[in-house]
Amino acid sequence: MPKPVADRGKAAKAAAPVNSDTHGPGGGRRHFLNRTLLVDTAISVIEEDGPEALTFRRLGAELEVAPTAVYRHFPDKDALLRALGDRLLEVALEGFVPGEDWRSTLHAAAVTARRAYLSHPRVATLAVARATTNEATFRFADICLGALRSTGLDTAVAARFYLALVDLTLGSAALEAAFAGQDAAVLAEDDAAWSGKLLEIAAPEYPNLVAAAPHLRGAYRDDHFEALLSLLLDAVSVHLPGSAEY
Amino acid sequence: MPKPVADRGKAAKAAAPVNSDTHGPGGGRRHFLNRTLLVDTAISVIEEDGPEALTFRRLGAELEVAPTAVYRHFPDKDALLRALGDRLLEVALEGFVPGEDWRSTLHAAAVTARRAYLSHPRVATLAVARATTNEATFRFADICLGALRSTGLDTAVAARFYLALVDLTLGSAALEAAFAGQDAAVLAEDDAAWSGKLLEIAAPEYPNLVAAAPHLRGAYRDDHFEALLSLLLDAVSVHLPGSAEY
DNA sequence: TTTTCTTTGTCAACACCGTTGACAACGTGC
DNA sequence: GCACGTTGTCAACGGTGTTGACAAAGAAAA
Repeated sequence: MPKPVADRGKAAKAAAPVNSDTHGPGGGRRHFLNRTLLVDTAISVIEEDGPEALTFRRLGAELEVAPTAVYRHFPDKDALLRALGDRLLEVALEGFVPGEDWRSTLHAAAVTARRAYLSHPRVATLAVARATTNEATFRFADICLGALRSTGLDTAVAARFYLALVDLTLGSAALEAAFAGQDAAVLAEDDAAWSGKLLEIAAPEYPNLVAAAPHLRGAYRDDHFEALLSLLLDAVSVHLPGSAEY
Repeated sequence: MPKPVADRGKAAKAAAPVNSDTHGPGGGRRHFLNRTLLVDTAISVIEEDGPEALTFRRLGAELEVAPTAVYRHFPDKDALLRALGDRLLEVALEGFVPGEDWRSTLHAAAVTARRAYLSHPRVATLAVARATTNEATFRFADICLGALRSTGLDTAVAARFYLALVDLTLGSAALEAAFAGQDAAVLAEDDAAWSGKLLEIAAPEYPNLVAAAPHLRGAYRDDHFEALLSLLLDAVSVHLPGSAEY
């Protein structure tokens, strides 16, 4: 389970000013905070109480630290948010090893990235909205491009397929995360609205929707992501130097 | 050009209290605001100055109205945001007519939806993060599902393909919108970072990335969306009742 | 050791945000 | 004429990101 760290000072007493006595005399008050600790704490806050709960004051309370201490490690909140997205990919790629052939490598990379985002849907929703220029993204790109080029594929074509793969993977993950990241109450209400009988009454002018409604709600999203991914990988096969062009 | 309306009171004097004299004696002060006017103004604000510029105070100033007047039409800001996303699809589908066969209909629907989101990238970035249960979504779904079912395809299979189509279209649009919605300054900086020579120095451990970098930046995203879409539509063809299964 | 400097956390304050509740003006129906 | 609901106004509240001056802990230099 990905449950990040962030254990120190879990139950902070609201925003009570830090009593200098409570922090051990020889204790490591100095150099206590760092980027990863802040990021992991932020992630756990979002996952617990939603994106709107992530504030500097909350973050400070969680770590028993003055809210503004965060500014020593991130210039502003946007930078913190971007770091969250980066971290998601980072932990996902931590134990990643390429497969034996290009196809299994690409498949594993896509599935890994997808899982990374879906494991923290509410963080992902925030993160996808910002472009990333970070180490993890570079590594991910290099792995995928390497697999594609190892087939003898022209670099330009490989680049095109890589972009398609990213679109497919991150795009569908973003959509699904947005959906999964909602409050349970909203989710249940939504489910009721789409569940057939109700829809039939509410929107009789959409017969096809009404007919297909039951199939839309119970669908296993993972399955049809796999299907789309296979489609793309098949398309790569066809373009391989060895095979007929079309 | 999609430039929405919102012309009344363009140059608002900061947040100066509304002088009751400035509003024509017989003028239509009452019943002046309405949902669509607010939504269109909100969209133009976001497109001009970014999502963070959309505040009730700004919205009020733009329309020469007290900020809290908005609350007479939307219960809270989240509702306003959701309305923005709905409106995007709504205007896109306004003039939409299905094509002659199922394939051209699906193609047109996907391209139309994509264009709708990309025409207002910064709004789309906000909107995709909220689930939509609105009229426009229903209509879009019904059109696509109708086209799929008209081929004789089983309803369950049609539903699967529809979900795949949505994933592909909205997902890639969301990603691209997130990218396009950034400040020009950030965009230029990003471009520099990925432009090959710089990358080569910064990240020598990623040879495949360095080799492919030039092809990644200049890529026409529309083109490879079309390619992905064709892939999906081809897959639909294969599953048609008339053709051999595999 | 003493002195100086940089780093890192603290604190009070700022402007702005979404939101609320009481109030006023208008148009409608009795 | 008069009550009434609708719609816009205004002042105020608590919470937010952010700033700048300050203090303490170590590192570096004397």
